[in-house]
Amino acid sequence: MIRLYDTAQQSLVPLKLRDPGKVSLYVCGPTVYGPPHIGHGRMVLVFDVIRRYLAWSGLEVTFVSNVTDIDDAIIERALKEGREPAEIAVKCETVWWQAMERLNVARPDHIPHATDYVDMMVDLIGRLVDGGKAYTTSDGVYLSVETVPGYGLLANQSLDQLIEGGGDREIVGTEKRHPGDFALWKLAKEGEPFWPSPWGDGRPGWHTECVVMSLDLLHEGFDIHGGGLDLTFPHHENERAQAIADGKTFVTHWMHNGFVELEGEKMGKSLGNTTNLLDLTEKFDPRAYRLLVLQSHYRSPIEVTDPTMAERVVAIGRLDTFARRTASLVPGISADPEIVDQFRALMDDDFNTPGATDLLFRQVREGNTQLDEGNTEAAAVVGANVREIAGALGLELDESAGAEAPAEILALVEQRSAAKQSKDFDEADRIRDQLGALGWVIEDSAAGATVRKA
RNA sequence: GCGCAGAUGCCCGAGUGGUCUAAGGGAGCGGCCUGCAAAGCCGUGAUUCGCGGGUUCAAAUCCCGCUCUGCGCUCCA
Repeated sequence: MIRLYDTAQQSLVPLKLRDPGKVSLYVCGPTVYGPPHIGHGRMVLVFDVIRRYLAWSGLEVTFVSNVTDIDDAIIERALKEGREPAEIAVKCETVWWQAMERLNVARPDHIPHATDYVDMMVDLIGRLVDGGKAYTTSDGVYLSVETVPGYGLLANQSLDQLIEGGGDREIVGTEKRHPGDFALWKLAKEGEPFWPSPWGDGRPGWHTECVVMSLDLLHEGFDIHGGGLDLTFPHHENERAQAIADGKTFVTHWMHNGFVELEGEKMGKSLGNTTNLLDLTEKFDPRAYRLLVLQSHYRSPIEVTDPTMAERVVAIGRLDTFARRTASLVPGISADPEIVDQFRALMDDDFNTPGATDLLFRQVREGNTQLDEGNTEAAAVVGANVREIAGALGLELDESAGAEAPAEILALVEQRSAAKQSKDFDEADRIRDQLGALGWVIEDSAAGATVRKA
């Protein structure tokens, strides 16, 4: 039985599925107005791991994650740069998927785009207006939060408390009936992109798309709705409010991942280039970021700094080395069911990935010991364990033993072996240094010398 | 101000009532292996878990207060 922390219930609860054996998961994707940052990276890695694990554990997963391709931020940038909003959205989305590929984040089963759902959003808003849950002003249509029972559930605060706080906040839209009311439809200003609606040409507000898209693709009462911690309020609260106002059963569980911190501070978009996900994956092995994310619990804050990343690069190397050592010991051998069960127990407990990586590394040590002692069969089983766990977590291990080294490198390895043979160690060391300068590391073993890239 | 998290060794981070004389990774140091390395293995490292009280036979783990940090309080993953 899988347990997870449900933000709405503020406690660990058993995962309750609408349809036995199937799990429907919706995660709020990016608004495509700029390059993805490491915070996005953590979010997608967290839910990629959850999705992979649910599938690994035998559930039929339907994973939906949207792209918000119309939004104030996109329009703002378009106006500033004199470009079309759609052009920016398309370009940014391309970059987004590049980053996802580098991180080995699997594509969602469905990737709905907000602009493809405007008609359905207009329908929803129409129903809300007709039902007296929403009203029009001179600049758009607003949802009346006072008509929604339990508004503030995710924020864990009453409407009054929500309004009292945030002292320096500017309350926009003076025509609003309640300061907490939020825009469902925004009438277009000069030069802004628009779609037709009964209330005038305009565009949908931020939260409406996710309600419409998740319910369209996953239907009422789907299982899990996820996203970054900061989306809890207002975004998710407002999605929920619309679904409730529309008389829909929305979602069973809410999950939110914790934030990325840079040396104890909130990640800011101007804090330097490693906050850009593409830069980070350029500078470090992208798998190191996945490992870093895995090694802390998804709800905890994580420190993403050069040193913490560099540490994971080394740790990934350790996994690769082990994968190489066990690559072809006993083909087709199965993992130890007991270890697999241990992994399952850890992950079933609110996706305890730190515990799982703990198990993974202890297995690596065990396997290395078996190898050193020449217990091939035992080592092969451990190798299978490691592959099983790493695979379930989306960690790809590099098993290539350097066979793809160019001929000139292999020739140098031969020369060195010959030099060693004739006890010409000065020459052997000279060649080793030469290889090192070329970016190759030589490793001796009973079976002979091999090279790998540094 | 209100709400939610968090504070663990040199660093990153698990652990949420007894198996904790506190995992795993990284760094350091010592050793084995090696011609020397690399890789791997072994050993070493918090008598202690932000501070102060309390509950309990038993607390890093529960309760109260305090300090500090992060997040949210209307469009930020």
